[in-house]
Amino acid sequence: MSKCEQCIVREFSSLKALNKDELLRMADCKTSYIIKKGESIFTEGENLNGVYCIKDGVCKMTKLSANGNEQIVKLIKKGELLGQRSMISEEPVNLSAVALEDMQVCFVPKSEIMGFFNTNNQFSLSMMRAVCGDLKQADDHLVDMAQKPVKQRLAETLVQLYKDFGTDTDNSLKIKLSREELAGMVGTATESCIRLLSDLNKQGLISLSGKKIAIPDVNKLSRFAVKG
Amino acid sequence: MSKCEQCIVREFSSLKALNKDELLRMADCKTSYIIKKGESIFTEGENLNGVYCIKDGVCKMTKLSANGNEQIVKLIKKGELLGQRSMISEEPVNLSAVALEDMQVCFVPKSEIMGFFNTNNQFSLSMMRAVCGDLKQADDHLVDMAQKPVKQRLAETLVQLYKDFGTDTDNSLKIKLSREELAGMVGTATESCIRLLSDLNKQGLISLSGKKIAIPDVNKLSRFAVKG
DNA sequence: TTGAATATATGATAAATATCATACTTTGGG
DNA sequence: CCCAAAGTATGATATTTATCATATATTCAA
Repeated sequence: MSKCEQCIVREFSSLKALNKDELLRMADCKTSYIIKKGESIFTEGENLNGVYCIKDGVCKMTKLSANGNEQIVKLIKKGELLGQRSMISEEPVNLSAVALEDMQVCFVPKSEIMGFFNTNNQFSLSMMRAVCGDLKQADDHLVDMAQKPVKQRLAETLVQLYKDFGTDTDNSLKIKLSREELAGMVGTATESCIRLLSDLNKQGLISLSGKKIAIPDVNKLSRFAVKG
Repeated sequence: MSKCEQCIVREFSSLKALNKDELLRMADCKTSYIIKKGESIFTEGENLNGVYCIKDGVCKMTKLSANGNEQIVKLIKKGELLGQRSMISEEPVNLSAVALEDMQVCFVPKSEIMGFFNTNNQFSLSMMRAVCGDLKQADDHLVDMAQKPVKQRLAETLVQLYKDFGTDTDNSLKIKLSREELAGMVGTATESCIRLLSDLNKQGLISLSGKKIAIPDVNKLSRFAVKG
């Protein structure tokens, strides 16, 4: 059983507010899992009773729409927590989580986390701030979805992927998504997504080679995302 | 200076978790305002330093998109709090609030609320739950925006207005929105909104008389909103 | 009360996006 | 290594949605 003290999740999540004692208690009751690429961590409607700490890898948070399309609401990467919303609300999760790469995660039961809420105000405030940050992001994202044409949403998504995940040595986006998944993030048909990628390529805003996507000038792409 | 103990906001918001002593302290430092229909409570980018309690009336929470369109993200009505997200995040508000009717609101400074966080765990948990509820709503809303065609989004919006605000004696939606505002909620052009209302009318899913909108069978309209 | 301003409605048309068809490319398992 | 399956690409077309034009209705202030 590894300790939680050095875990990367402490660097980036509310868990940074926990003290040594609390970390030891958490280490004691956590369960570690390996999730293979493509496997599901949990599914929309499921009851969770705890949170997942993402030690390594990336997953997509998705929701199936009535027409059978999978909308990717956001990506969660190492260092982040998963399932807080559901745990705090005491409701089933409203999104599914599926690994985009092999992942290492730890599950921490609700009882433990809720205990920290009562004894560590800094922790509960930090968690509250995290949820508030998610809410701001969601509202802003919603306005983009409602108001921006697909091509600008695609550009915006690419900029975000660049900022969140960076690039490989060959200058292409590090995060590997299929065209279908990218379309799922943008909220469009796969063919439309492919076509518009091709457009952006012709405009010189991105550069495609195979399924790799490189962004020669993020600021330029970002300006396009805002003003078209 | 009126007391907070009997205020309707206590019935519907996290403030229900405050005890008599805390309420007295709050009554002491709050400021009451009357906001006329059409007036702004705060504007995107502004710093708030507190929350507003909505004693009466309804306001729209909007965000201006890059193309100059006003997206209405949600409506807030009496009994609810306004500005929690911004206060907790210690960031400027990301949405503007504009009164749709004459309103009565109270402003409670941040220092007071944050103080309650430290002394009343039930209160902070309740506030956290409220934000989590908003987050779930926002994510679900986002998926609708990305995946549903305009006509279904319009139907969904009408169902929501029916459920949240009910009907007048003549069976029409109690909340009064212009076609332009309705279009702003749905995320479409005003003319498209008008046309699709007319369509829904012809299909018998709603009934229009002047600018009044009645819903003869909510379940039917709701089914249409889901499956088209 | 009246008329200008604003809101609502609808037609014509253009633009954006989805869908269907098909070809090409890459990938991974045998 | 090969080939079937999956993913990517692109054309043709249909559908959805926005835009522009104009007509009608409503509102509100002088």
